[in-house]
Amino acid sequence: MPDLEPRGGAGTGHLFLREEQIRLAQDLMFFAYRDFTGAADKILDELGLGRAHHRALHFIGRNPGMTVGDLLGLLRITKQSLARVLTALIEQGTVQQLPGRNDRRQRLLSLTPAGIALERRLFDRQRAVLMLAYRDAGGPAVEGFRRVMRGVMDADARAYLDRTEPRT
Amino acid sequence: MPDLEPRGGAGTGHLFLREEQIRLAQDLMFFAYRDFTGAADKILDELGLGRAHHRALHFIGRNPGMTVGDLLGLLRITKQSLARVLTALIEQGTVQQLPGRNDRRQRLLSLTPAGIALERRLFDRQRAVLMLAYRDAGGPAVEGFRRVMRGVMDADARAYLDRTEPRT
DNA sequence: CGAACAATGTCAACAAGGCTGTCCTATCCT
DNA sequence: AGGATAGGACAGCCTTGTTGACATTGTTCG
Repeated sequence: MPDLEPRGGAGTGHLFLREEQIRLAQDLMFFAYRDFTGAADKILDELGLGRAHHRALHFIGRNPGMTVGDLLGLLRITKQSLARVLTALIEQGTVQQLPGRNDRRQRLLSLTPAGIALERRLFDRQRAVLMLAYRDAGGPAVEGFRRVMRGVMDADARAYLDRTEPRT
Repeated sequence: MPDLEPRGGAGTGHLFLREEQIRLAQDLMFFAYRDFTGAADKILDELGLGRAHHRALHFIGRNPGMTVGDLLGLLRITKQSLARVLTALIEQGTVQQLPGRNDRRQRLLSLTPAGIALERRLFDRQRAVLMLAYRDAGGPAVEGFRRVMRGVMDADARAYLDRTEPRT
């Protein structure tokens, strides 16, 4: 165990507490992300899909009509990585592309009815996990959760949320 | 269920607000995890390591003397996946194995001084990100964050935290 | 109009990090 | 002695990320 120095003083005794807090946060991020994303795995496996497909379905469902470029920017992966995933989803009939009206080079992405249904099944699994956590933690905790997570994200991601979320 | 709608307008359905909250949480998980783990990438890249190595360093650093089996159980990956990572770290001189005292079949894992130094560099990057988020969100928010994240994790992970964390 | 640029797609090849399954050794325990 | 356990090792596979080069179509601007 490393040094523990609870010297009181202006503002702390908190050097140790802070470090421990951060290390705890590392653990929390790892486990919570693992189990949250894992909640949908069973359904994905049955369909031969992976988490990459789920992420695409999620963002397309949330931003119908978005361009491929927008999606690339959100996921921060390369065109080729996305192409594989997108091709699979389109062939499977869960995602569709429509030419842009203003700019016909664009292929605007949206979920088909089948895609909406699938995304909802996946969503429901994650919702079940989160509802329990929210219920146990309580409303104020949820707001705190939201604030901290927002703060961890980079500025672009925060801007995206501000653009997308209906008033938070 | 507790009141999850901080600003429910008259006539807005709870159903919608709840759903929106969950979808927001999906976004938060994705972006926050991406940027939190990404904070250490630059250092890892320079050393030819990946996030898998970072995770191993983190858990070994936090639980010196742990067995290989313990680590496998925490990471929930297979022996072979871990072996690749562990071999690299041992060859690199950041992790060492010592035979168990009671059970000499075990190889107890710990960080070498070089490993401690490396882990600290990685930790500092993530700390920088998190400190800003904590500062902006405030103390009560941090507590809420902790509670929600704990609730999302599965029971085993919570039990691990209870065993490991000093007191929260 | 034509050139430059932009949005997207595609091909080939590669790497990281998961996975499976099998087999081996050393050690422990009954 | 014999079975169970901790760990290592080999072989091979899959997903999902990467790079780089190039093609197609559509837009924009001089």
